[in-house]
Parts: sequence; C-alpha cells; structure tokens
Amino acid sequence: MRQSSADSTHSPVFSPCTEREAIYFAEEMGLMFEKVGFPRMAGRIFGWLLISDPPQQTSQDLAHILQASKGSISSMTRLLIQIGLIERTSIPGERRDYFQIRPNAWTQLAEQRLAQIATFRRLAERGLDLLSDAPPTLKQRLQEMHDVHAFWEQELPQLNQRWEREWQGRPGRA
Amino acid sequence: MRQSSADSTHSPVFSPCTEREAIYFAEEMGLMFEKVGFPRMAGRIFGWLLISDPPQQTSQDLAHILQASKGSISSMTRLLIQIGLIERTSIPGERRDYFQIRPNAWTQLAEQRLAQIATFRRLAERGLDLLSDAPPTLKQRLQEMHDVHAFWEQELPQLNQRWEREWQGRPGRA
DNA sequence: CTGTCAGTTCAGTCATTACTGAACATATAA
DNA sequence: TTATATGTTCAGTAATGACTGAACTGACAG
Repeated sequence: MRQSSADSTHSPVFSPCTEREAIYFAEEMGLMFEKVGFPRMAGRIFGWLLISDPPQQTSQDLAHILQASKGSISSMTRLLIQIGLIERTSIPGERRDYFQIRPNAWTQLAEQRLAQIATFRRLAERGLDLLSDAPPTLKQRLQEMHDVHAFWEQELPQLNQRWEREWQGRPGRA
Repeated sequence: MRQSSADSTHSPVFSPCTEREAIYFAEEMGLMFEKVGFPRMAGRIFGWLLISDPPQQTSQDLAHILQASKGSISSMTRLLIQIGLIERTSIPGERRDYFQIRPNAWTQLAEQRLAQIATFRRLAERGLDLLSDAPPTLKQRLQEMHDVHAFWEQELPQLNQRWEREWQGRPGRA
C-alpha cells in the first residue's frame, strides 16, 4: 500500500511493521516542535512529510495517517507554509493539493531563530536605556546580553552562507 | 526606594516612572521566554534580575515586584538554576537566599540549543534507518536535515569558543 | 524548647490553546 | 445547471500546564 490515498498500485516502502515506527517518528517530531514553541500537530505533519512516500501528500493523506481533523491539517499546513518549512503544489486537472518539505526548510528555521536573536539584542538595548544613569557594574549583565547577541547576529548568517556553499556542491540536488 | 526589601536607605536607580518600564521590560522577557518554550514566569524573573538594583534579589523581592506567589517563584528559580541561567547565593548569618544572573547565562542557553540540534540530528538518523531500503530521492529530505544539523553541531561550539575568547579580553569582567 | 521566618511541595484552579467537527466556500465534472 | 470532491473558517471542547495558596519542613533567634 502506497502512502497516498490516490492509488494502491505501487510496492510498499514501509512494511506494516515499520509504518508504526514511521508514525512514531512523526510523533517525536511533534514533541520536538512543541519543545521549540510550535504546535505539536505542525511537527507531526512536518515529520511525516520527511519520510512519506511519495514526498507529496494530500490533506487527506495527512488527516488519515495522523488521525487528525481536516481543520487542524488546514491550519497547521498554513502555518508551516507561512514559516517556510513546507510548500503547496498542485497538478493541473487535479482537484487536490499536495504538500511537501521545502528544500532549505532548516535554513528557514535558522532565519526564525535569527529574528529571535535580534529581538533579544533589542531588548538588551532597551534595558541599557533604563539603566543609562546607573554605574557600569549594574550594566554589565545587559552589556553581556547585548554583545553576545550582536555577535551571533553577525556570525550566524556567515555560517549559514558557508553551509549553503558546501551544500550547493553536492551530487543529486533537487 | 531600593529594589530590595531589606532596607530603603539608598538612592533610587529607577524613578517611580521608569520602574513601571522596568516591570514592562521583565514582562517582555517573559513573552520571549514563552516563545522559546520556557514558562513565562521564568522569563519575568530572569528579566527582572537583568536590571534589578542590586543584582541580587530575594524570593520576596521577586514575588513582590512580579506579583507572583512564593510557590511559583520557588519552582521557577529552581528551573532557572537547573538550566544554568541564574545562581543562588547566600550570606552567612542571613536567613534568606539571593538570586542573581549567572555570568555566561547566554552561553548556557546556547548549550541548550545545541542539545536540541543533536536531538534533531539523531531523529534524522532514525528516519534514514526507516528509509534504508528506499531510493536516494526519498532519502534526500532526511539527508539534508541530518547534514545541516551535523554541520551546526560542529561549528556552533567553535563559534562559542571564539566568543569566549573575545569576551575574556574585556575590561571590567566580574 | 518555642516562635518566627524563609523556602518547598503539592493539590486545586484558571487560562490558554490546540484540536475537533460542522457549516460554509470554491472548484471541477457530469 | 446540479452533484461531488476539496479546502477553509470558526465556534465549541478538551487537555495541557502555569500559577496560586495553604500546609509542611527546616533553621535560626530568643
């Protein structure tokens, strides 16, 4: 049984046994997403799309395999698209849409993280404003907070660029 | 009024006006903590300790300024200590304990983050196990996930070391 | 020892929010 | 056009977990 509701004419990639493990994999991705501040269902969808065959899955596929309502699939896929982790594709003459992992999904997550770092840096600046008349010893804590975030803000984009270069020179890119 | 319950013999660092802003600052830190997956109250405490005068504050100070119960102060300070963001100090002959920001608090947070990255890398490996018999095109998604996390696992510690070196050579360290 | 203060623990409450399911919107096929 | 399949929206529910407050523990002071 193929993991798409459309047909059942292909050979399986997961045996019935490992399909359980696949769902468990998606579940753990859900838990990780929760730990990082996203809804669990978003993580489940993302996790399933990482291992599904084919990589493109419909809302129905997702709802069925993850035992979730159409509604939550709809809103969670919207969220995942919005933060750049998955993309929606459709085929002319077919009614339904497909979702799949976006290449560079993890770089997108890194961008998110970078935005948070910038927020922390700005927060530190606001704190320093509040302490503008205070002696330096009191400012130290915020100064360290500010400087380390400014450091990351400068260095992480460079790191990501290095990654993109390394990854570009790979065989078999999509 | 000093921001410690012990005495009121010192000159204020915050005017009554900016004290409101200080509390607001702590509140925003709370929101950021929530966004990163920690309890809001933990963020409030951390935020307040970043700007409080003196930097050492008692449970009572925190409970009073943040309008929180002793209970939640107790459990949230425990959490913050456990993840390495604050430390508890006490003075011989004094009954109560003081809390203060730990130097390198943000490096600790980065460690946490690194642990998450390792978890993601391991998850990718588990996914690849599930797809061990699948064609390479199906594995690509997980391979990218794995490789980028392995990359970060290698590079981020080096980045943090560079930061420590830069930061060591500063004037006025604690 | 007794009284008081600081801190912890934990059962219960409250608020938040993920999630469901039904109604609705849209598009295609017949 | 009508019928059917797909996707969205949103009010309501359920479950999670942060937070409170009271009871408890332990320690120092008298």
